[in-house]
Amino acid sequence: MENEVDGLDKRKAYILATVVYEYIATGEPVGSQALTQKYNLGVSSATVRNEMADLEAGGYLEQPHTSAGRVPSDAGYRTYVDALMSPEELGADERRRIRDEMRDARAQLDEIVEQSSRLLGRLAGNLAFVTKPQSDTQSFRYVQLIWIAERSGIAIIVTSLGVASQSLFELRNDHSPDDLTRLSNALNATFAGRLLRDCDDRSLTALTKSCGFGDDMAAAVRAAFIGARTQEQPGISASGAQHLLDQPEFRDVRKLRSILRILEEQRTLYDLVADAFDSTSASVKIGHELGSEELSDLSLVTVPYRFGERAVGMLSILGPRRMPYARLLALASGTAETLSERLHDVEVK
Amino acid sequence: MENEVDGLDKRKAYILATVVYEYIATGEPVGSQALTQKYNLGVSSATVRNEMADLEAGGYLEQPHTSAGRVPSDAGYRTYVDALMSPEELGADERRRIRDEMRDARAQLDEIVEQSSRLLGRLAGNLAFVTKPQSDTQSFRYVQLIWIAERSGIAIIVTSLGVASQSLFELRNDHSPDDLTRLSNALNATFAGRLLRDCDDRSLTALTKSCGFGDDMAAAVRAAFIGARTQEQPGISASGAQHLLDQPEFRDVRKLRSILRILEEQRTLYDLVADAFDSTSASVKIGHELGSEELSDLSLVTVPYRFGERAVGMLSILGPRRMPYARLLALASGTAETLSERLHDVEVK
DNA sequence: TTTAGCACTCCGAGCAAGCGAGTGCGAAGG
DNA sequence: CCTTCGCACTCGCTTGCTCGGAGTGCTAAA
Repeated sequence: MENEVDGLDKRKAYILATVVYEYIATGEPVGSQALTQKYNLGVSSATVRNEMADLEAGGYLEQPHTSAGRVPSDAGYRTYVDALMSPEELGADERRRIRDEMRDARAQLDEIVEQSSRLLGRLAGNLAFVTKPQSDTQSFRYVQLIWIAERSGIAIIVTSLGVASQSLFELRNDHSPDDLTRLSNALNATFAGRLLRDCDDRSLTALTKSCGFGDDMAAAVRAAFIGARTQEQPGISASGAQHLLDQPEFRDVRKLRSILRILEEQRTLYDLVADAFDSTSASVKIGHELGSEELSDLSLVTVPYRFGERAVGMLSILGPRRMPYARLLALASGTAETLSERLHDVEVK
Repeated sequence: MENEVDGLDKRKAYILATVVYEYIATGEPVGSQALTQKYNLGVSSATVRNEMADLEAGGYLEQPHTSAGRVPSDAGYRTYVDALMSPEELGADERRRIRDEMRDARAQLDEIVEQSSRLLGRLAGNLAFVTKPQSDTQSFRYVQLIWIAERSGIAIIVTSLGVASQSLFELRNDHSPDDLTRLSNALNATFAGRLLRDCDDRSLTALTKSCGFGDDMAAAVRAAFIGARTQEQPGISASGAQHLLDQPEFRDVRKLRSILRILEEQRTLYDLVADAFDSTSASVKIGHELGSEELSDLSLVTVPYRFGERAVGMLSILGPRRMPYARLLALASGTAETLSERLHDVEVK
């Protein structure tokens, strides 16, 4: 029906939107009178009261206690985000400011990623974090096998984003520096440009052997590629935790402890954005949708960034459920865009 | 005089020590009665009162307000740490536990450093941070100049701790892969084993030119070494901020904000330990000695760790001034020792 | 020089009262 | 039939108050 949104008639939807909006703005439970006074609803507070009672029955609103105003529930926020709020765009000047600040970072992958998390944390006034590009979405550029002694060496692999990973290897038989150079050249000729994840063990082994090396060298080469692919963890840069202290919901210190702990366990932080990795567009998780009781009054906004066509990492904002979703989505997207552009500065061509 | 400590007679010194000890244990201002009841001082509370008044006049104790107990001042803690407290040693089982937990980290520099900061943060129940080895104290192991195109390449430098840094370079004239290999070999033969900071620009330039290269190549080589030497920042791994929330002194949220901000600005964190870098033994900074009003009710314990004979980095514990200094010094030293040992696992020989 | 006694100070916990914002419901009005 | 008005009621928060406890400094006696 034309005048229904998500099962709510137009007026209910509007009231819900206003309640969420007002609550996000003030942080205080919002009552019927306050609402009619501040917004021109065209109906009296009593009517609003009735509607609010309905919305509460429908699970969109909650009451902290009798005789308090209403507060949005997870479902209320969800509806707001999906259907009610009006999306925001960044102004041209804001875009420019983001771009300018990103220029401060040197052309090094880590620095660019860190700079964008700092920037986003500050602009969003919340905790922001950015995953480094997943290494298996990067493509292989060069490998160099360096001779150290007759039976040992170092393999260094450089990826398209200029990240090098090195691994030591030991061999059973003697080899000369020239042998290693020959193999390096062969590997480069065959695999350069491929995605790291497409440099499969089988082809690597086959090529190594066809250059006259044995199983030991093949294992070393495989290990080097695996090392480059699974580079420790994805790596996350986080920033802006101090802004959370300004939020009234963190006056309770226990909440903060959860956050700090999560911040230090990169694992958990990564799990939070992990399922967003599949989707190629922005995603919002609200309260219990985060899957943890500890985090149940937080929300997470996640936006992918790209290298070329491919989504390679995520920018996220973690803050109180009561966050300005439209604005933060716009900020995250804007930052993601700029980050994507800057990635080309570090590309190894 | 035999029975004077730091200008205090024996009894005053003992009372000061007891007050500090008790305050560290309880966190409550300590009064004369409580002290005589809990500790066997051999004198009455009235006497203790008089002595405390003297200690306050001497600047060792402070009173939060009239009719409250006494609390140590910076000077009081300082005297306690320097002259009064009895040093602690870790038990054999604790040492073993530390060693075991350090074994969980893979043999990668970053992981070992992170593991030790996590471990220390947890054991100390405070914020712990560890600087990565200063790269200019590491020695040079290998350089490899990789040919990409006639006029460009990548230089990869590997240090004794297995850290690789890469830098791209562009040349004015064509060169062959073989030329680059030849130069790599020459550099390795001459400089391998030297400290990075001893690979001076002049010698690098001279050697490069003696291999028949021009100014452009010499500049590229210098840049590569400078890049390895000044590797971004020293790099700091921090952990355990959540423990601070348990301390009563952080119920005030503003204190926390300072800490969180410092935590994110690696710069400030690094400045804190910077002057400890000169000293080769443990150092304690108390309250205002940290040089910042914001941090004036915190203390910092810093202990160096070594690679071979050389001090290459620092382990620090940041917490409330009211911290168990002797215990934390023991923990930090124990962890430093284990960290130093594990560094040999990542050494590139 | 140490101790006992005493008057005084001050913080903080605990309690009661009052206020204000908000609710739900029944009755009146368009 | 939906909306509005009026009203009684609820409940948390703030304010003000009291009171006890811990601690101090001072004076006088041992």
